[in-house]
Amino acid sequence: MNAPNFSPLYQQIKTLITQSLVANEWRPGEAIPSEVELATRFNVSQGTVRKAIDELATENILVRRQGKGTFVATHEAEGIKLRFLRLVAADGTKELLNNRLLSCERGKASSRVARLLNVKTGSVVIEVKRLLLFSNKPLILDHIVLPATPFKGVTAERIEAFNGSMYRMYETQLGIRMVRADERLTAIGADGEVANQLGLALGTPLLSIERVSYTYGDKPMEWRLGLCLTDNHHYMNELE
Amino acid sequence: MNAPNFSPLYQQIKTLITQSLVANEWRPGEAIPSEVELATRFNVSQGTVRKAIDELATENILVRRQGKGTFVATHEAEGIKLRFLRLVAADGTKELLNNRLLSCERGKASSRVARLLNVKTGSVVIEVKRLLLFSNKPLILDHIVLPATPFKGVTAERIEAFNGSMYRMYETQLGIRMVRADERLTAIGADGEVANQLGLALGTPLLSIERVSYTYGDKPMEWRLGLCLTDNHHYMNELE
DNA sequence: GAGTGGTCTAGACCACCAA
DNA sequence: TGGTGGTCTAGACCACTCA
Repeated sequence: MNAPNFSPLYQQIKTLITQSLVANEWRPGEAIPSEVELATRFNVSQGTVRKAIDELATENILVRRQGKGTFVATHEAEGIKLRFLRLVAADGTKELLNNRLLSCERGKASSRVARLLNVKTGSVVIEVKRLLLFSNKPLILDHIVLPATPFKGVTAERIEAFNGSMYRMYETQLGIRMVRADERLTAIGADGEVANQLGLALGTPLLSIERVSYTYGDKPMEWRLGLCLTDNHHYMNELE
Repeated sequence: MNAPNFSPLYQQIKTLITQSLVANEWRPGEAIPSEVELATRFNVSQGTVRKAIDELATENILVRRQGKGTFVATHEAEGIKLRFLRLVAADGTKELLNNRLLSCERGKASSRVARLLNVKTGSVVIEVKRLLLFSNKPLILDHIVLPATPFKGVTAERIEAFNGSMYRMYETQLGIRMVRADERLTAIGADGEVANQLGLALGTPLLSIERVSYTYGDKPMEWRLGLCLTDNHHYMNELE
């Protein structure tokens, strides 16, 4: 073994696998080598590789499929598509929302966004504004900010082509996969502009969801602010 | 082995351990038998017991401490006290809130609460109303509903004695431990009564948090509605 | 039937903790 | 020093998938 030392073997294996993911050695949706193959490659026993993969699987970074192999998780697959969406209808169902793009243009990072995305204040960003509709009625007003460099290819056309599924686009077009996100929720009253865009009275209570999404290695990549009407929907959370 | 069959051994072990927890064979905070002891008791290898305990530990039902043993998780311990509290100050810190009890009386279950608590509509419940204060200013208005039978001993005096830490009281006084909770969040405007109790203007946006808490075996035991001011606090959530 | 992940075992050694 | 959980191994067998 000539790998990073002084931590459990399976942790080192986990790090090595993560590095291969970062390097795009295996792309989202593809199978990674089998457990025995990785075991011989890293010169450890299968059980040790297994434990490393176990952890990556519970973190939703890899997906095991018995009899087939272990795959790089993706936002593409059915059933995982809405993994980060916690907003559900009153009856508990998650429905696909319609996407109406309002704008997609370059801008400069505000100090708050810059801090959260770990870039310099004022650096170039791509800003996307859109409306998500539920049965033709506005439900969410989204403001998305991306650092310009890694997201150079993001255009209105691309977003339309993916029907507003931003994470799927990041993955397939840019090879950037979001693995984790932090959300901060507050209740606010709709101001003039927001009330206008959502078609509401001034001061209507809205659920404000600020989200920072991270790719491998806890690198923040996307900032997002969603303002949601919660008359017929609610944010669902399970605590353990 | 004369235990439940047709599922992986470690799952059966997990079930057996859970049953012992339900039966209060080991109480919150106590150590359970060592892995080797359980292995001989159940006539399986230590690794199999280990895997069962692993899962119970990731579910926060048991807590491992190297060199000491495995313990029944508790809301008593420092650092775990606020496990279900997702409301943090703007700077990200969790602070203990002051508790002002408004009322504690018997009532009848509304149809919604009855459905969520899995009891009959109109059956006897205990209703607690309280105000949580942050630096002497009202922050949360709580309405808590408990089925009367298992929670017979809940009185205003008891609640005061535990300084408003309901889960600690359930555990130590009644042996009821909450292991999981579902929360539904919406944004609402303060109505007359709420505005009055929180000292706010009518229509002030509030974060509404409806929570159902479960004990072992997914049995719902507590319903709770919290109305929170989010001027200087927010609800923090981590998505994986 | 060959290859994959899933379970189970038995035993070794390490790291930590308490008396 | 003895007991606990934590890591690692090697090998067996099972369950599932696909050609």
